[in-house]
Parts: sequence; structure tokens; C-alpha cells
Amino acid sequence: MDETTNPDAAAAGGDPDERAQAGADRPLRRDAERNRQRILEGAAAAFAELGLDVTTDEIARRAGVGIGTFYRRFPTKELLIEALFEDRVGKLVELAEECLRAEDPWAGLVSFLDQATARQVADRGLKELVFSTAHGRARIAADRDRIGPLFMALVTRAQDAGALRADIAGTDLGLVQLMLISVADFTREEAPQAWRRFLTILLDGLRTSRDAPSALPLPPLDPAQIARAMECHRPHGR
Amino acid sequence: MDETTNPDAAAAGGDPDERAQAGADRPLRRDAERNRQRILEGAAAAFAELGLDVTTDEIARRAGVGIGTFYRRFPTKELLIEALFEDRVGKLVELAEECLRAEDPWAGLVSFLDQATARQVADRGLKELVFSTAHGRARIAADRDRIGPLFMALVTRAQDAGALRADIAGTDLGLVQLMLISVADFTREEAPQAWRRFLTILLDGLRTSRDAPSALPLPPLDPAQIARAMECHRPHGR
DNA sequence: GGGAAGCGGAGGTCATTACTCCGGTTGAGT
DNA sequence: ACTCAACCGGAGTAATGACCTCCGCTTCCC
Repeated sequence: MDETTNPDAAAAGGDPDERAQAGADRPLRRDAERNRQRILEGAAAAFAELGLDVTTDEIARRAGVGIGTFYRRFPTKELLIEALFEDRVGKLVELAEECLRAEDPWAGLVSFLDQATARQVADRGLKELVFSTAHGRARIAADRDRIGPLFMALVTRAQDAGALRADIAGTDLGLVQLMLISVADFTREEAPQAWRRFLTILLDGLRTSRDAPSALPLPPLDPAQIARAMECHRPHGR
Repeated sequence: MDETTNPDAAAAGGDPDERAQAGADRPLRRDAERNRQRILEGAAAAFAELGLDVTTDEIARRAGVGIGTFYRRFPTKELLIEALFEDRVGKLVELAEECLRAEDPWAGLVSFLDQATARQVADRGLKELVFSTAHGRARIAADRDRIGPLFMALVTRAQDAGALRADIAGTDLGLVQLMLISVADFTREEAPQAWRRFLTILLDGLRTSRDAPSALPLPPLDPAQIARAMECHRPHGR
């Protein structure tokens, strides 16, 4: 169980088959390895679309394998989540660091908000990992903790440049993303990009000053779209 | 069953007891009427706090009555929802009409956003009724449909006055509220008023122009508060 | 004081979800 | 080719939770 999910574990003990260490892959039978990949792919799609609460049956169904196979590869759903999102959250941290190095501090901040939100809109599971400590107790939690200081750095850098209003704190950045993701959750079916309208509006509110409003990147929803969004909107939950 | 929930029904049929029509109240035994009130009160609190998905058991528990009693008064949870929220949604419509009559169009718009959001933040059930057609098929749905045109009127009036940027549509108003409520849901335990920060920021983004940022009505959350909010945050659902 | 209306809550039913078990199958080494 | 351990699939289990019914006892009203 451990060796299928944690590549480092096998190397430690007295492994009878030394070739296992030489090759990068586990000594996993071909069909088993193929199914493992299928599960990873199916789970990634399922988590992105439905969130971390998808049933194991749904994941197995999407992967095209039996439930028994699923549980042999990942004894716990939690282990699968760790395996899948270990780097995804880390990538968000990297994005923040990268945007912190942008020449224009304001542009860096905007770029971060835009891309970080886009990723979480595209991946419900990622959003849930970022905004709740319910899952991901291991490495994911560590990455999550690295985000806070980076928020603060992005904010103060943009403030020092005189672009961002002075009364904003690092913690506001996360809440801004939360707001945008909520809009995206609501309008997903009708206008998946609608959240960008509100990012633009929010940014106009976050600037120290401006004359005219920035151009909105896409048209508003019409009432019929709102009505349809309300139809298939589960207040909270799937 | 009907006569306990629908006051009009009893008057129609050949009711043997004519006094039932004379008095405003149903010929309901005193303890029964008392329990009915308790259920209404308990349910109002439960819906406000936990949303429309609260279990009937929880409602009965808060009301201090048995489940049997609950079901005798309200054969269906849906009937209870109708009875409770019939006017609440209507009150939102009235609020919009009232704000439409404000001397200053911009102030009217701001006032509406502020109060409408505050009511939905204070009452999860109300928010769910407004943003989803899952519940409330009768009179509530009718009231919900009256809101759209009023949004449009509020917007165009503020735009004609030159205060609101021209590229906003009526439908944006609902989504702005949705964003603010999402923040409130997240920060509820730590800083119940935090959403007002973002209302101010959004309004600064919605103005046609401004020089300096408006003062934010309360301080930002600190990282520890965010962390605690993440702890007790159920990604979606209770 | 009598009887209808009402009370409470144990428990039935049904749906959902994480997870197990085992008879049959497949792949890898000889 | 042959063998057997590893693997596969999915019916089945156990736990949970939600809605709602039923019925023996209580309370009110006349």
C-alpha cells in the first residue's frame, strides 16, 4: 500500500529485488500500473469538476476500473488526494513567488489574482483544499501555510509602488479570490468567464485612484442566463 | 392538514363550525396553536442559521416539540418554508422599490446593496431562496421574479445620474450580493461584518470615477482569523 | 367526566458512502 | 507452455442520516 503511493518508502527497507531501485518505476504489473494511471486521471477530472466530496464509486467509474481496484491502489481517498494535489497547491505558491518578481508590482498583483483564481475556478478540488483545512493534513497543509506571507508581500509591494490602496491587508487577497470563485460557481454553466467582469470591477476599487472605469472583458449576463443558473444551482454542495 | 397551513382553505368547504370564519384564527386547541408558533420560531432560527437543508429533527428540537407534532402541523417541510418566507422575499422587493425612490440614485443603490446583503447574510435560508429555484415554487417564486426588473431600474437610474459606471447591467447586482454573502459565509465566526469591507471596495469600483479610496468600515482580518475560518469552513454544505 | 384532539418519540424505510471479500482472470518468469 | 502470485471486478456490508409513520399516553374543551 505504501509503496504504491509513496515512491520513497520502498527504497528504505530490505527490498529483495534491487532492480526496483534502479528503475524509476515500481515493480508493478503492467495492468496494475495502467489502472493506477487511469485512476489518477479519472480522479483528477472528478475532483476538478465535482469537488473533493465525489464518491469513490464515481472516481472508479470515470477511471473505468472496479472499486476493488481503486481501493487496492489507494487504501484511502485521503491518500489519493495527497498524491494528486501535492504539487497543485505548491504550484500556486510558485505562482505567487513569480508574480512577486514582476517588474511592475501592480501588474504582478493583478496577474496573480487572475491566474490563481482561474486555476481554482477550473478545479473545484483545488479551491476546497485552499480554503478549508478539512483535507490535506500533510505536505499540502505546509504549502497552504506558505501562501499567507506571500499575500502580504504582494500587497505591500504594490502599496509601496503607490498603485494599491493603503488600507488593504494580505488577508484580503484570499477573500477576493473567494468572492470571484463564488461567482464562477454560480455562472459556470452559462458564462464560465463571468467572474472576470468582477475581477476588473474589484481591481478598479483596489487602485489608489483612477479616472474612468477600466473596460470590462465581457458582456453582462442577461436575465434568462441568471434564471438558468438558478435552476441548476445547488445552494451549497453538489 | 390544509386548514392548519392554508388559512383560505377552511372557508371554502362546508365547514360545520361557522365561528371558524368569524374569528381570525383557526379553531386550533390552545396547546396546538402554541406549538405551531414554537415551530415557526424554531424553524426561523434554524433556517437562518443552518440554511434550508436543516433536518426536520433539528427544527423540532429547537422548537421544543416532538417530531410527530411537527409533521401534524406541517405535513411537508416545503409548506413550512412557504409559510415562513412568503413575506421575507416580498420584503426584499419592497426594499428595492423603496431604494428606487431615494432622492439620490447612487445612495439608493448603495442602500439597497447594503441592506439586501445584510438580510441575506443574517438569514441563510433567505439567501438560498433568492439564489436557487430549488425551493419555493409558489408565491415565493413570483416575488423572486419581480426582483430582476427592479435591479435594472436601480442600475439605470444610478447611471442616468452619472454616478454608476455605464457598463453595468441589472444582473450584476445579484452577483455582487452573491460575492459578499460568500465572504460573510466564510468569515461569519471570526468577523461577521467583514463583508462590508468588500462592499466598500466594490462600490469604489462601480463608481464612474473617484480620486481617493473610500474609508473601509472595519479593519482587515489577521492571518490567525483566516486560519480559524478555514478550520470550521465546510467547503459547501453544512 | 368523557372523548376528541393533540403529544412525543421509537422506529421503519430508503438513500448514500466508504470500504471488504472472494471467485475468476491475467501477466511474468521459467 | 505452464504456473501461480498478483490483480481484477463488483456484489455485498456496515454505518450514517434524513424523512416520515404509528401508536400509546396526555391534555384540553364542553
